[in-house]
Parts: sequence; structure tokens; C-alpha cells
Amino acid sequence: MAERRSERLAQIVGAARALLEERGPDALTMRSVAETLGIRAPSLYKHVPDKADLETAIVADGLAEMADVHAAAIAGHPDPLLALAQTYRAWALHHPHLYRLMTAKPLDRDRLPEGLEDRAAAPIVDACGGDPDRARAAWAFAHGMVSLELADRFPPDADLGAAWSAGIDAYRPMEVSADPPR
Amino acid sequence: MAERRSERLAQIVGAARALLEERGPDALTMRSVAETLGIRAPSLYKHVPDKADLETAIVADGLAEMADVHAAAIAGHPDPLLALAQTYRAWALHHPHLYRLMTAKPLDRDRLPEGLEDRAAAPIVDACGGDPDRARAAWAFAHGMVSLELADRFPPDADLGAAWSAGIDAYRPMEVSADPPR
DNA sequence: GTCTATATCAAGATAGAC
DNA sequence: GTCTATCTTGATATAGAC
Repeated sequence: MAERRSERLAQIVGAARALLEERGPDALTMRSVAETLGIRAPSLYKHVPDKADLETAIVADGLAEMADVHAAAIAGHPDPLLALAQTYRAWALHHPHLYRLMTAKPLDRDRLPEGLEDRAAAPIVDACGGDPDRARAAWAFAHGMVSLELADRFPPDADLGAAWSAGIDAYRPMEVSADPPR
Repeated sequence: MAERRSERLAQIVGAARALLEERGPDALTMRSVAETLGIRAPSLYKHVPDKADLETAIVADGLAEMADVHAAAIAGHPDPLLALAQTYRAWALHHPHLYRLMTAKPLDRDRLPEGLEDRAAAPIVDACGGDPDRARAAWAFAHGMVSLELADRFPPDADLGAAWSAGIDAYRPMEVSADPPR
């Protein structure tokens, strides 16, 4: 999995990701993936051991993309925490099904490229000044906001922008956060 | 749904909740619910319109229970935010499948008892001093922590207790949060 | 309010031929 | 590396008799 892929395998993962993103998790079936490529479902099993492996490949794709996007977002930004929060939210909202696949179940770390998980986490740790506990709390906040928004679980009248601001302020270094917003 | 229930309906909801909690969402089928009660699946449809309605009844059950547990947790507690956080986490971890059903998709507010959603949210708003935006941020943090823990998505070496502490401190009133815990 | 019978649908995966 | 044929499984829900 971590080694170089055949062309065909890359096509399969690409088709699977597109299917997931465009039509949701229920549409991600071995049959549909095959159909997209103009072949039959059983043929996929010459390239992929099973569906779980295919999903892991999609997750790896998403993780790598998120890592790049977030690293770029904080680079040289005067307010990295704010930049990261905005980028995190925007990416998740643009890739709802993929985001859910990436966060709703355990990572299959054995089948994931070495170091990828850390690379994806690095921008958050950086933005939190290197404190891993604070970084996990900040991640939980962002993940909670995003997953409740994706699940449409906030009350209809909730001001999510204001909730994000309240949360971001809470994670700022003390000197800044001691300064009341208004 | 919000009106008084027949005995039979209460038994059905109870059996369904037990099935969900003990054997997970895939085990929650109309067949299994019926089997638990010693009847056949089609008979359920004399009492419940469809499966979605049954799930909503389970969610209402869980919401009411959470509302009571959390209200009791903050009542007269010197550190309501801490008490609430601990109670929130413990309840979710003890009811993982139910918690997920309650948070992973939109509430069917039309079939939920009037005022229940607000009653469940009240303890968090109270613990946040009445500020709804701050309360939503705090809820998102707690939900994020819990759902990542339930999904086993944190790295194996993560100190979740420390992450919770970091997050809770961030949501304290300013005066207190400037004061280090120990 | 319960039953049996059934419609309807769809999934992941394997065997073995070419 | 692709195919056809098939296994195995299991779900929600309705019709209509009793």
C-alpha cells in the first residue's frame, strides 16, 4: 500500500474517492467503482484485497491533502490559529463525505504511509505553540464544530461564526485571550 | 409520538434501545426488535410507522436522560464546568452507540417532544454563564473529544485526560483560567 | 394485534473459464 | 486482468388472512 502504485490502482482509488465525494458513502460500492472504470466488480479484486483497503487508500489521500492545505495555510500567517481554523472548516465543508470517512473510525495505521498521521497533525501542533495536549483540545473543538455542522445538529438559529470565534479565542495564548473581545 | 404511549410501544422502544446499546447499530433491525419481544417484524408496524420513527423515540429517550444527568451534575457544584465535562464524557463513554445515534444526524425535531432539545442544552449554557456562543464552542469541544475517543481516532499514546484539562481551562471565565491549576 | 407470505432491493466476495 | 455465474447474506416494508 505504501509502495508505488500501479496505474490501474491509482485509477481505482481515484474513481472510488470521486464516487464517495459526489454521491456519498452508500454509493461507494465495489460495483459502482467498477462500473465507473468500465469493468466488472470481481475484476477489482485483482488490484485491491477488499473494500476496507480501498477505503484506507482514500483516507490516506485525504490526509495527505489536508496536511498540505493546512501547512500552506499557517505558513507565514500573522494569525496562524485563525487561518488554520478557517481552512479546516472550509476543507471539511467542501469534502463532507471524505471528512467523515477520515474521522469516524479508527485509522488503519498498518496500511497507512509511514509518518502521514503526524504530518497531518503537525500544522495544528504548530499553531498551538507545540503543546500536544492543547493541540488535541483545539483539534477536538474544530472537529466537534465541523461534525455537528455537517450532521446539521446545531439549532437552526445558531450563529456558527460566533461559536467559532468564541472557541478560537479560548485557544489563544493567555495574554491575548485575557483581552475581552469587546 | 409526543403524546402518551401505549404499554406496547414503550416495550418496543425499550427493546430497541437495549439492542442498540448492547449490540450496536447494525443489530438494531426490525426483526431483532420483534424477536426480543417474541413477535414477528411485521407486527411492529401496528405500533410504529417506520424505523426512523423508532430511532427518533430512542434519541428522545437518550436526550431526556442526558438532560437529567447533566442538570444534576452542575447543581450546586463549585466547579460546574469541570463537573459537566466529566459527566458528559462518562455518559457518552457508557452509551457509545446511543450517543452516536443522538449526534451523528439531524434531529427529527417534528417528532421530538416540545422543549426537549433546549432542556438538554440548558446545563451547558448554564455552565458557560449563559453565553450561547461560548456554550456551543464548549459543546463542540466536548463532542469532538468524545467522538474522537469513541472512534478511537486519537494516537495510541495521547493523554486524553491532559487534553480534556487543556480544553476545560480554555473555557473557564478569564480570571480563573489565568490561574494555573496547580 | 398478530400471523404468513412476499415484494423489492442490494451488498461483498469467490470459483473458475478465457 | 478480465469475464460470467454464483454464493451468502440480510434489510424495510406491505398485503391480506385470522
